[in-house]
Amino acid sequence: MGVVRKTKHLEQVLRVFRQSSDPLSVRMLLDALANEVNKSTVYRMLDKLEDDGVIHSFMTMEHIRFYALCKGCSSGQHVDSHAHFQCTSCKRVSCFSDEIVLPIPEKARITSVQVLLTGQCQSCLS
Amino acid sequence: MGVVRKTKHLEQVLRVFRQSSDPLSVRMLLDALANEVNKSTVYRMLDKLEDDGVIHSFMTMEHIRFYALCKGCSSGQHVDSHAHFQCTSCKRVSCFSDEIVLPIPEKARITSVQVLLTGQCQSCLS
DNA sequence: ACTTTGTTGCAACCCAGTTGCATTAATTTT
DNA sequence: AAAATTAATGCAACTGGGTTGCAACAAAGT
Repeated sequence: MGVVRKTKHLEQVLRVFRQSSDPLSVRMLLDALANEVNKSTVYRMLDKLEDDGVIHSFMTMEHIRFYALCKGCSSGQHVDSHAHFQCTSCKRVSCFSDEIVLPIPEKARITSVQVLLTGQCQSCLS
Repeated sequence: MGVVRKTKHLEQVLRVFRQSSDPLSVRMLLDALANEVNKSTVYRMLDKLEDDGVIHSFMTMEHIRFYALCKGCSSGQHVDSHAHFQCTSCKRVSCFSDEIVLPIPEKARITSVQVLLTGQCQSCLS
């Protein structure tokens, strides 16, 4: 159904995303909102925002879904296919800016592409 | 530490993998083993097999980890980076055979690459 | 056969995410 | 502007994938 009402909470959540350079988990969002918003509410908002192509999400290997603002996606088809990265040491999650171009197999109608790289980030290496 | 003993259960699990053309979840493994093996045991075996580079794993968008036999991986570094696919209709998970070559950013030491495509498979399309 | 030590089952637990329902609040209608 | 409509919210209980501590068991070495 998507987002249909401009609520105070929605504005707050979007502001948190805009102020963050990295993708966020629900835990991180709740913390940023100082637990003033119920977690069910947050999950439901995120679902709708993803339906609307405002944000996209992906799973890390640690079983946690992360969300980030989309650039150029629309409802139904997520075309914004950059890679995501998680550092195995500091656990931080980030987006790589470069667009990923993959040879998509003809065998299926692909509607989303997710690339997750894991390893050690620059600051954990040094 | 990795796998060090050849147990009956280990043989069974490996046989299930060899007989399956698709990646498997723990649920599917337990079903295939007719629940004769405890789920903790299965999780622990899978952890060790992954440590040893015998299998690799990845998360689907539905929050479930899938496991599949590796080809050419070794402990420590998973180089076997083909794409995985999940059909949004029938939920089936499969591997694409083509190797994925990605432009890996210099900014980090990447040790694993995961590509998850979602969409509709051929049989669900027709 | 005996000892050592990795493996297993069990039960309880953790935590991300979901759900039903009554309440609240954003929009629309009058 | 007040009333009516209906989406959004909070709460508490729940689901299910995955983990853990520990006692019992079994594979491998001597």
